[in-house]
Amino acid sequence: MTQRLAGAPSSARQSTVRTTNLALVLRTVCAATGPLSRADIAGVTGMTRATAARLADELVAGGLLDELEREPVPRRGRPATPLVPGARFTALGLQSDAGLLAARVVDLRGRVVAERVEPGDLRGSDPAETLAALGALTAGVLTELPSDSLLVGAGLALPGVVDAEAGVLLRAPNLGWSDLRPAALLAGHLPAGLDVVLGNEADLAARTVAEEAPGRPGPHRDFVYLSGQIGIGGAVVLGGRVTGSSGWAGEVGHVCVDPDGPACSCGSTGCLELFAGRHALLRAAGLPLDTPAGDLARLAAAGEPAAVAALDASAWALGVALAGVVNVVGIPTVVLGGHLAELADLLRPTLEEHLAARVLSARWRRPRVVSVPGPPAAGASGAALQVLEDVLTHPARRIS
Amino acid sequence: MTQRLAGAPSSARQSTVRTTNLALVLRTVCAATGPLSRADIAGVTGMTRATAARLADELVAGGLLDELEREPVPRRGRPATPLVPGARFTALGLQSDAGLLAARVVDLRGRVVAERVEPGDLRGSDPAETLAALGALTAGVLTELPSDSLLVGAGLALPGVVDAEAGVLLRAPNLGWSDLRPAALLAGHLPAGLDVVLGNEADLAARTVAEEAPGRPGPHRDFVYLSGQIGIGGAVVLGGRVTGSSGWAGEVGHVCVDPDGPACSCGSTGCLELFAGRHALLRAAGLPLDTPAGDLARLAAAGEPAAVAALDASAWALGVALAGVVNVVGIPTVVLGGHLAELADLLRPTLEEHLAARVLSARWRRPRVVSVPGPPAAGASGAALQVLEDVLTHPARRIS
DNA sequence: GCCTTATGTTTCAGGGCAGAACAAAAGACC
DNA sequence: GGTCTTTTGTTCTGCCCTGAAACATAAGGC
Repeated sequence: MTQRLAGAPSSARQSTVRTTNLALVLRTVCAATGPLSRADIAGVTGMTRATAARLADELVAGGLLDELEREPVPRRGRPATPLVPGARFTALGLQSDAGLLAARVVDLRGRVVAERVEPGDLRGSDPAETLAALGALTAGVLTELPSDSLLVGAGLALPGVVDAEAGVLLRAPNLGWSDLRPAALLAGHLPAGLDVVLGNEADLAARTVAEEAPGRPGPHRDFVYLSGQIGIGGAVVLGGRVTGSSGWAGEVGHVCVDPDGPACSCGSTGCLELFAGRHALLRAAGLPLDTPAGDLARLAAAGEPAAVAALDASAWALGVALAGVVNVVGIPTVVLGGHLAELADLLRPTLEEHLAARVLSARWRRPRVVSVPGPPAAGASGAALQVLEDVLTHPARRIS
Repeated sequence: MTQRLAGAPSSARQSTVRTTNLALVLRTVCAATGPLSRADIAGVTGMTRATAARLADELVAGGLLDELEREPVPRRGRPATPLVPGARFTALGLQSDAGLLAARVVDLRGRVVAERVEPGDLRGSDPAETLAALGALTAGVLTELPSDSLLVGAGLALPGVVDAEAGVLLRAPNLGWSDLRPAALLAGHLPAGLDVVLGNEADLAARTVAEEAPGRPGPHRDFVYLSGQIGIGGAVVLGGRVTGSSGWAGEVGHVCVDPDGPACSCGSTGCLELFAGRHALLRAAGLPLDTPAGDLARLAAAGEPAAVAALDASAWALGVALAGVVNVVGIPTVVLGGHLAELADLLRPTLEEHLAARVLSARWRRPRVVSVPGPPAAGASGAALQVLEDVLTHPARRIS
């Protein structure tokens, strides 16, 4: 007797076709930079106009797509009805970082509906207290939502190792938190029934680069992302998707750059973070630890020797660590985020030089270092995008 | 006017359902460790017996499944007809390594139908000459095939950076080859119309660990694979699939272990290969470069100081490099292949200790080092598996 | 005012699966 | 040995969803 396995892929039936095509229509509209007509959808997906129109009608009825007013176009033929992603569907993105708390609501069109970001030094803070403050922030944000908004879920970006499936934050070195369940601590402060999924801050920030709005690809599809906060997190994005064992991956900050180097709080030696983390950089430059990255950039650009030396040391360390990553995953594009984005122009020449020397395939695909402006608290946006992903993948579930 | 994009996902139709379910039935039979009846397939996939039987009939008619003789079972009810993957469908796996040439034909059941492996020192050899020899080897293997065999394609495993899409070997340091099109050099020696796809040797060897037969998952689904040849290649396997930019990835051998270390031929310094590559190991142990790995293992096990020191140094270097990889991809299982597999028992204690110290999430998911026996020239088997993958994914194309 | 053009809608046929009934092939039990 | 039970495999009918084509709609061009 053979048992049906839990995770086994199940067979396709007629309804699967409808489900798949509903998702395809929705994703097509979301991926477009402007409104699409029913006929456009048919053209892009290869469906007949009849099919595309019927599916679009269902999505409109369910609020997953919105019909805009017809705009007069100087063209023959019946004017098209523009379709855009439904504005009612929204998700809450939260971030609790060493330097800030953020709550942001994003809709299916990728617009920020409401947000609050509160800077503050949260290193060594009490998790219950901090998450209560985040809950209060959230409560404020939620009052700003239009009454017809449909909040589909919430995501929380955390700077550390996360077991996303179990909902446990295992270790966030720079917050000083470990082994706790943030959803439980937030629960009392959020609307009942609102699920909170966890994610690594760098993973989620990388998502905002790969996806500039829900379902809409960003400028880069394959890249190594580096999130410079107090620590350094990272993510590998392949084909627009963050890869790696979700929540456990991306600890680029603890890649060893110099095995004979100084001891790191993680237990290893010579970690990248000790050379290119924000505090390490500022300490090497002889600046106060709360100096903004922009100030360091200006000093280095002006030729201040300690600042220049600090940036050189960090570019060297980034070169060693990133060359290893690029050699292993084979993706020559590096995207810098966080404080490293602000230093990107100064780091790039030295960093690209180190990468060219250490990456085996550099002669054929030269490693490039780019920076993406990104919103403050990108992790919060990424968390919202992650939650909305479920709507894009399973629109049929949202239709009565 | 919106254009239909080339790579855009197309819409599902009725025939998609059939195509999908055909693939599901075939994959279900391939994934099973023993024969399945039509009723078993229905049970596993969730289809009705009627549907499962009809699809299975089509696959049997197309030769993708074989019906075995009914075996008497001591059980009530009508006896089942056992179904197994079709033996007619085969693929050719080739490997040209610094130490051997191999040609192997594998069928859909995962059995080796015919093979020839020829050791030899091919460092610095002439590509045309060597590939001609591989062609001759292949011709011999192909004569051993049953006359009803259907060879669906060929794959070639190469120890270096490969552009699989373009069919170009960019650089194979240990062969001394670069910038050539192996398929063109092989073409005259293979049956006309047989396509040859390229792949990185470590990627393909890793596939044999992830997939013990076409479509049948191996013992590990998520792991970092290390292929110890003269150089060291690697692959990251996630959910049973080799990830990374195909052919460009997996150069673990050139991850920097000591930036102040010796210069590597790749242009970098302190690469892992300089500590744990086969030649580096033997040189450090004071042994001839053609000493088998097993001899080194015996010497070290017997306590010979130079051998012990060489293994310690390589375990240290592997620890530094692999800790970086594990920190980035978040997969705590390391599988050793090639000469490293033979040394695995000696390397494991030290290596696991280094990993535990340097991997951030080690406290929650302790890194494990395992070895898998694997066939000689695993790359050839992996290449064949890769080619057969297409049959599993698109069985409908093989049915008239 | 009529033709052209493009969008959106209606109608009908066909492919493929689910469900149920049926046929087949064996063991269990008296 | 005959009948019941059990399991496998097959046949038949209805339903769902898409494709194709005809039709309706709403504009501009001449």
